[in-house]
Amino acid sequence: MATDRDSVLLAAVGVLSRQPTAAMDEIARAAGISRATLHRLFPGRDALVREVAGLAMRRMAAALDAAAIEDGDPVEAVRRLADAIVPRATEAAFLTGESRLFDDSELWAAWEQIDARVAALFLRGQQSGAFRVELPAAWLSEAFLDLLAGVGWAVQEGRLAPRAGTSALTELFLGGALRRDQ
Amino acid sequence: MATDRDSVLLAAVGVLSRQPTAAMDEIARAAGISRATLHRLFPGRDALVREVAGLAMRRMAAALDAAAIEDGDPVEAVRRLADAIVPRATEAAFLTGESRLFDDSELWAAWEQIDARVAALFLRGQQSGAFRVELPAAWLSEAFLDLLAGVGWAVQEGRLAPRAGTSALTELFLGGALRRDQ
DNA sequence: ATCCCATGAGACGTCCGTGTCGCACCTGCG
DNA sequence: CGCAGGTGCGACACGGACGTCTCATGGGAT
Repeated sequence: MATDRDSVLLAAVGVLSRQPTAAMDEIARAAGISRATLHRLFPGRDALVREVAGLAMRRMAAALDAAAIEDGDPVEAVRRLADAIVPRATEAAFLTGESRLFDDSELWAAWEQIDARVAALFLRGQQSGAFRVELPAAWLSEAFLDLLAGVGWAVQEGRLAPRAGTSALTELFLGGALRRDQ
Repeated sequence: MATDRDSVLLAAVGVLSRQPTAAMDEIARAAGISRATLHRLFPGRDALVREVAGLAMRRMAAALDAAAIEDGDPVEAVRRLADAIVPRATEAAFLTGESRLFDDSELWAAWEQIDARVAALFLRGQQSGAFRVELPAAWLSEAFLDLLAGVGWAVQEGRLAPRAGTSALTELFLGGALRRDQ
């Protein structure tokens, strides 16, 4: 069943987000299967990594959908987005570390679409007056996704409690490091 | 003279920050020397990468020194830090992408010291009431360095103008995405 | 002009990861 | 009980990158 492939892909995300150069051997062990079976499921390493990337993109896009980032108050939309996407921080860390994947035009387009949707949210917020206009929406989007990847790394290395990820991302990104009431 | 080694190391930072798996061949070409000379200068790939990391750490630490982050008003210290360290964003991007280097205890300690100094700055700012206390100083430090790496990537890919890096980092990190005056 | 020496070019062996195959096992089913 | 399908294990060949070596070249110093 397809669950097999997906569970292998999820295990691979975990390994590859930490070690982008991990060998098929390590990925197979992390997935609890043998190297032979891994090759039976996927034609080769490239195909595996590209499928991992595809799944990661779909899961991130699904988080954008679930958060309905195109609707309602932009600030609330960002909060919903953070809630929905922090559980996908590992995927973001993987994609950030596997930047050479973006030679593939299909994957590049998928990433571009995610980035564009997030940027559109920030642009909408700038037009509504909620977000600062000094910072380009494209940079806000990139910074948000970079911080998301940072959350993924920090959680994996145990430097950040998983439950703390959402507030760490939301509070820093929206409010910054400065106290506002002084 | 030592300048040779350093100029090669700087060229290597540029390549490896984009392509952490770049071959000796590509690094040599980027440095304008042959693969043979590259091997004459450095015992091997591991040694080269570790020296690149060492130089990157020293340059980042020098930026902390130059900004005198241990002195004066914490907010001003962060602004000085951003000014001084954005020119080292490529190094930060390299170190972020080469996380497996941190198995080496010496490099790990050097990174830990940089991280600790930045975290101490934020802790100092929290104690003085300038920075928000809801966000752990360790996370502020990590997020700051993640955003710095993000600036490095964005500049290299041409998505962010080099001169815009400092304000992009400072404004987002200190003030967040929200407008403060409404 | 001569010598020295660093460099570039190319060839070579080695290692590691990949991809494929054959075989044994085991589990579920008829 | 026998069988079929899936899985693990080990062996193999292949390829690419690494590391080393030799040799020719060219620029600089004496």
